[in-house]
Amino acid sequence: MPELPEVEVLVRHLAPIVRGRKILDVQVYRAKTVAPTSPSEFARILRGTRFEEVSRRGKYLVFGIRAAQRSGPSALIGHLGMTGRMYLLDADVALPKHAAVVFYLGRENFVFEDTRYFGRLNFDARPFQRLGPEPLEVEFTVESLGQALARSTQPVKVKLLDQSVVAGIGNIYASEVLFRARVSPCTSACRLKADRVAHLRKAIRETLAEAIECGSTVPLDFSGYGDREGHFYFGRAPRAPDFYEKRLRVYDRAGEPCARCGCTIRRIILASRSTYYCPHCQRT
DNA sequence: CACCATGTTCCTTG
DNA sequence: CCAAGGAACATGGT
Repeated sequence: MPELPEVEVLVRHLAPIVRGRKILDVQVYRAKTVAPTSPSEFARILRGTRFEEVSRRGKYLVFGIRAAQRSGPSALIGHLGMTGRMYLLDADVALPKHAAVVFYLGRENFVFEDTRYFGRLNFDARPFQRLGPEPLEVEFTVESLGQALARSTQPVKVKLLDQSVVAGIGNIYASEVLFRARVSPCTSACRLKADRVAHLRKAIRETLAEAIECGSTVPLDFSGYGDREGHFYFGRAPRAPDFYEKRLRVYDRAGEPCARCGCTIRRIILASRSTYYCPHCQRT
């Protein structure tokens, strides 16, 4: 569940149901998930604390925690990797096969499930140092984006995936943003002129805001025990409402007609990641 | 068996 | 020091 819109929707979902809850016990099933803290230390630090506010930075989740008294970390930091999920589960329901960390809250468990174990849940805030601006905040200006892009000859799509340029865009929304901006994913970052950078910034903000809006207006099943229709980030589901179908315009649509011009959507590889675009609408 | 998958970090090379 | 490219991490779907 990895890009900024999905994380934002998850944060909004979790905040009201987790805030104020006391962690009675902690079980770490994957030591690597909580590294560099050891599982025993991780549990010792969190046992007896309460969750406070939940927020987000880029694709990272930030859980404020209030210890009983002693000093210690004030926040638990989570990253979903490629397949991470977080949700409350009734205590009498069996844990999923790939539960990485489970917090016992009483009648419910707070579960971090992660099939591929690329995700993290620890106290390590160092990754924040390398993050660029939040795309939906005022700090994300045409100037900051232009300066970041001007230093590279790489394809602009590759730079959108660089979290130090702007935080939160992943492989799906990189293609979606460029389609909206009508910019070719292959365009060298430093060759984009000021007006195109401004257009790109606008497309980034609109694409992400729209995705958050979409995820916020749909009943979601974060536990993943329902079918794919409950997970808006999968983009397309057979019997989903129309806006599910229309949400992703080019991602995973190779061979399909472009919604704007009818030209066939292409798939290419950039920096060893699949990239989708309309060769007619995105010529430069 | 082959290839693909929402991400980040580390290592090498220039 | 930096930029760029690729492997590694790990599991499952097709």
